[in-house]
Amino acid sequence: MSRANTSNLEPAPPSRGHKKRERTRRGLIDAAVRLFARKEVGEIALLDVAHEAEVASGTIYNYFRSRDEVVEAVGLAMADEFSEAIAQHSVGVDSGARRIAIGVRMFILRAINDPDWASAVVRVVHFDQAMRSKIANYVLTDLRAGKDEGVLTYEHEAIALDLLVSCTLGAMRSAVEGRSVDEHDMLVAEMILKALGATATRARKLARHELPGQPTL
Amino acid sequence: MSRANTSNLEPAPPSRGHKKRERTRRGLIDAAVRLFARKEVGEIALLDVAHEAEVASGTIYNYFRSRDEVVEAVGLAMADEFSEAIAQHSVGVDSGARRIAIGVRMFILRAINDPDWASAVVRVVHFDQAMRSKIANYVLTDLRAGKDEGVLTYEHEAIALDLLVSCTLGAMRSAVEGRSVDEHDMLVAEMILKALGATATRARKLARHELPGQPTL
Amino acid sequence: MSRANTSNLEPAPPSRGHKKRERTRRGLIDAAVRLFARKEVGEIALLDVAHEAEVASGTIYNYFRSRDEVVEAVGLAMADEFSEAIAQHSVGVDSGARRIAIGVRMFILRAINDPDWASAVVRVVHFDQAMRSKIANYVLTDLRAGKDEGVLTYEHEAIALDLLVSCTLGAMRSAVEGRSVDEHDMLVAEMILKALGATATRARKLARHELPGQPTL
Amino acid sequence: MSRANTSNLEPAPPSRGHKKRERTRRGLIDAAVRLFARKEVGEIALLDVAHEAEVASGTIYNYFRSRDEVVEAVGLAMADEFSEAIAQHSVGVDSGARRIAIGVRMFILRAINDPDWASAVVRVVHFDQAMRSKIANYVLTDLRAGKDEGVLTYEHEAIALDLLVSCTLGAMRSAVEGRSVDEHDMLVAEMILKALGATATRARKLARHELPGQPTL
DNA sequence: CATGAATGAGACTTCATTCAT
DNA sequence: TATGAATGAAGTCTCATTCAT
Repeated sequence: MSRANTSNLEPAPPSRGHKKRERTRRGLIDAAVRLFARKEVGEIALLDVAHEAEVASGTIYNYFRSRDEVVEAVGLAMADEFSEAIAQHSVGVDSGARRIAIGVRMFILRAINDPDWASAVVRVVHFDQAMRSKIANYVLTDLRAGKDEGVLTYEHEAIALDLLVSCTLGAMRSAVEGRSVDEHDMLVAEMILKALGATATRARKLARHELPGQPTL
Repeated sequence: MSRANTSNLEPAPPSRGHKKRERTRRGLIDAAVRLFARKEVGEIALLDVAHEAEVASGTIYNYFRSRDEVVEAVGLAMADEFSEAIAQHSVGVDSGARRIAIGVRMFILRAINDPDWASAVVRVVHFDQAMRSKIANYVLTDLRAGKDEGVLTYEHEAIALDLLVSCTLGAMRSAVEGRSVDEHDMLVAEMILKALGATATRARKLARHELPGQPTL
Repeated sequence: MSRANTSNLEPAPPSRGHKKRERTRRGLIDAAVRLFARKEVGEIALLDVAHEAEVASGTIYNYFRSRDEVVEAVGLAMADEFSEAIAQHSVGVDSGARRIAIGVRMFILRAINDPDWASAVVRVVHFDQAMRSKIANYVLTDLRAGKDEGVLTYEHEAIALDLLVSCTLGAMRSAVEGRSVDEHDMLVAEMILKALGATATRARKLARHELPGQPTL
Repeated sequence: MSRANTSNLEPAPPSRGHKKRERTRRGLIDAAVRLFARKEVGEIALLDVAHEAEVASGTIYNYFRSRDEVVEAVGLAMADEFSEAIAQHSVGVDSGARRIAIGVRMFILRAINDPDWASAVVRVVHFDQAMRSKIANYVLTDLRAGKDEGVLTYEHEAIALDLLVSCTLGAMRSAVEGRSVDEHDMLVAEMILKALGATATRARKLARHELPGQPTL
């Protein structure tokens, strides 16, 4: 909490050479993410990734053993970013239902502001089962909290989770396809909350509550 | 026979030779659909399609000009099947909200009973924007009817549509991944109806109403 | 016996298409053998094989699943040729010792006359353990016969076999490297027979006995 | 130090820094030899050599100009070791025939005790013509001595040499492949001596004569 | 029309070699 | 000198597409 950003991998000594190495690796993954915004996972050639990252084709193999490992790393990176983003939302908000509302809205807002990112997310989530369950894990806590608070009254946890994630992703896809509407984030959040058993009034109120500080993410 | 007939759809008169031609074409598409159940669209080799359809690889090019045309044809075929399936549900049901409940439930039930089909649907819908709007069209009518009946009270049509489709597909994906639960169809339908603005009581009732006759689809 | 050349693989119906297929396959293997004469097994690129066989690179994969399978097929083909060659020698010769003498001499003579072939043989035998034992099998019979006849008196069969094969191959390598001498075949055969326990006189006589008819092989 | 010293062998005065240099170079060659025990020459990657020698890949190029130079150096190193080994055998033995018997046996025994070494030898000898003639040189003296002594009576020197080397290597390969038998060394030596013209009795006696002191090599 | 052999572009991957640190 | 990241040529393999039969 005092010192932020301790990367969650590599407990190796952060010697000098490691910095460049990490930068290149990051560059590769970022390049891949940018490409995922435009093409299906399976259609991306590593040569394109290399080109996008401005390295030679062989360089990729200094960091990943195979194409699959690249894809996996991209999934992991996005999932990590996800967790951080979600964690950010929760800071200082103690209601599960509200955290859900905030999360849904912020993901949709970000999708509207950064359709490339959203496109990549939609594709990776479709492609990568591991990422789906990773997301589920993060959401689960809030869902349960919302129920404990008596705001949400869904019957089956797994289904509620599915619905929450599916709808948010669906809205993100809408954004990607340029079909976002005014107050899209609030409207979707409200509907989801109602689906999860919140009363109409409460759903509306939760969905329209002011968002916390920085529109980071 | 007299005039070289290169119609790109099938408005041709069903002369004698055309029967077999159509059968082979259909066989190819069905084979492709079966493969979509297991692999991502981009990962399917035409050679596999040919093998699955029990024809030689070259034969495909007597029916399609290119790989893309095959994929497109598969999308069209599935969309057509969809239309029919959805139309079937509506037969003899005059409430929009009920038609929605029935539609959601039957798609989920079918996904549970036929995960291969569901898998193909999920993939094609993800892949093919045209299919998404085609589905939307079919649902739209019911959605409006539901609103006119006063049962549904959603604010924004496009978003409601998105949610309805996203959630149903999400549930189908659950089925594909073996995560379906008891009464999955009813539970999801109920939540969707609530999201669309139905009262909790009504949503529950609609979702648990007996399904019409043959579980064809 | 009445009808010669029944290929030992593919009991498939010898339809028309199969002929061409078999011809291409043969062409590929022959091309590979020609290259083995010049380069080490591991240094041969399939592209070179394709070029030598005058087909496109991809064609190879219509016949072999991988590079290793190509190499294996070459080994098998050479081993088959070997067996036939050795069998030819034995025709009409009823003494094991004499058959050995004939075999050794003919292999050396062929090596002298066709150094490319010999070079390929030396390399493949070095590379391919399977081929070594295959050769051993063919020789074993003659060795035993020679012992039963009382001409050979070696103590340990496996070692005798080893020596026989090693020396013949060594002489073939000499031929490849242009170090063959006058009466090379007889001299080597004589020494081998002595090593195997034949008396000096008998070894000499056996080694210098006239060779049977056609210098085929 | 004053004059840039780029001698390509090692005639340089053993100044201080040169000790370590030579050690590293030696380490690289030894590493390569160890790898030759397991893989064909052409299949060894310099990266593996570097790893085996526990240096970075780039370091190799401080000692060798190219991959080929590494391979060549390995050949030279093994040949040198050979020379020494063979020389050791001859110490204090004044009969050529006996020196041959001893040499053959010790090489086979070492192959049995150190199959990795034998494997490397077999491969390098197969690969490197220079090594073959180097070996030949060492053996030649003994062969001639054996003839002068009246024990060996071969007709053609080069062929005798070939046979001697081929058979010994063949036996070493047997050892590598785990096919060595009891008294392998004696049996092979005996057969070789007979091939070279020794009488059966003498061959046996020579082959079974006690070996000199240290089984170094 | 059906077949399947042939094609060749393009993807993945390895590895000898260079070079900045 | 040692290091190891970066490079890019070259090799293996796949697959959409063509075409003679």
